Amino acid sequence: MLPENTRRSLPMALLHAREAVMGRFRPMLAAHDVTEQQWRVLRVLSEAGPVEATELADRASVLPPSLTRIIKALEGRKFITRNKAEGDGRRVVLTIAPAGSALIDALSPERRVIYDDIEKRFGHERLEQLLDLLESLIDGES
Amino acid sequence: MLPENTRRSLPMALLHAREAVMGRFRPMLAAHDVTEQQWRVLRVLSEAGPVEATELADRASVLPPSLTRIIKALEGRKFITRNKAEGDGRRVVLTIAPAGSALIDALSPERRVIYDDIEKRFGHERLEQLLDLLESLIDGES
DNA sequence: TTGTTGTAGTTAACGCGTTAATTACACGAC
DNA sequence: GTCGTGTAATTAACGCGTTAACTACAACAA
Repeated sequence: MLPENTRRSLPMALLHAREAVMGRFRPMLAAHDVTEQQWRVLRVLSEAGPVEATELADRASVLPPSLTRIIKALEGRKFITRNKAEGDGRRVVLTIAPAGSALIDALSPERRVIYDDIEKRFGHERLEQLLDLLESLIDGES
Repeated sequence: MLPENTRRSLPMALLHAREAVMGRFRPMLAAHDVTEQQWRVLRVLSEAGPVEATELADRASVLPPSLTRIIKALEGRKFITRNKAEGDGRRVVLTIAPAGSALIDALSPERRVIYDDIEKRFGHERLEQLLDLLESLIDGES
């Protein structure tokens, strides 16, 4: 059965939901001149340590061409460092730099406030339920 | 509380879920050289009749600058027509053209198959539940 | 060593998202 | 009428998503 209106269309609903949530985080990121994708890359590097580009792209949910651009931008601002892997001249290893760690630390409190507010307004139980459904949808379709 | 891993991060989960779902529709749209956003615009025009640009952008969930580009592309392919509103030289009225309607009709069966498959795999009950949660999240945050 | 195949990363081209600035027009105050 | 304000749409600038093509290197076979 086709969705009879856009509110009940799954792609639309997912789009709007994401817009609504990101609308809360965007001002914070913009204030520090970091894009959403750059922020995801920094977080992965912060949490997972030095990582090769392919794994980084995968974990940050960024496509390889985008990652190339993001690396260039973050390296230019000294947020990360980029080195060739020993033993394999094709691979590239990315590492977070002090300035990058500092940015993560600076934004974490604000992130927590926003996330807590969303959880409070939406309800802890329902948030867990939503995350479960999304996880299941992702696993089922991918 | 901050999400401890990206799978339980709401923005990430919404992103992945949307990617997973759109991955099913994308080949269909690509085969007809229509982008996802162009398709949304066409659907709105098909369902709602002649509409002014602002309302169209709103209903198709497209920002005004994007709509300008989309209109240009769709008009170039004779999928829609673009006219100034009578009585107000600023407003623009968009109307679907025969070629546009034909595309909608041509793709609808395939859309239905894909949507049904998703619903079958994910479960009707859970899909409704997911849509309810998303709708609530959207209303709560926007 | 040379050639083939495969993989990691980059580049290119095009479209959309986002924000800000700008143009064109409407409307009311004066 | 003209000026100022507000609104609709467009344009501009930059970054990312997407696909395809390309480069550089590795691995292996002959």
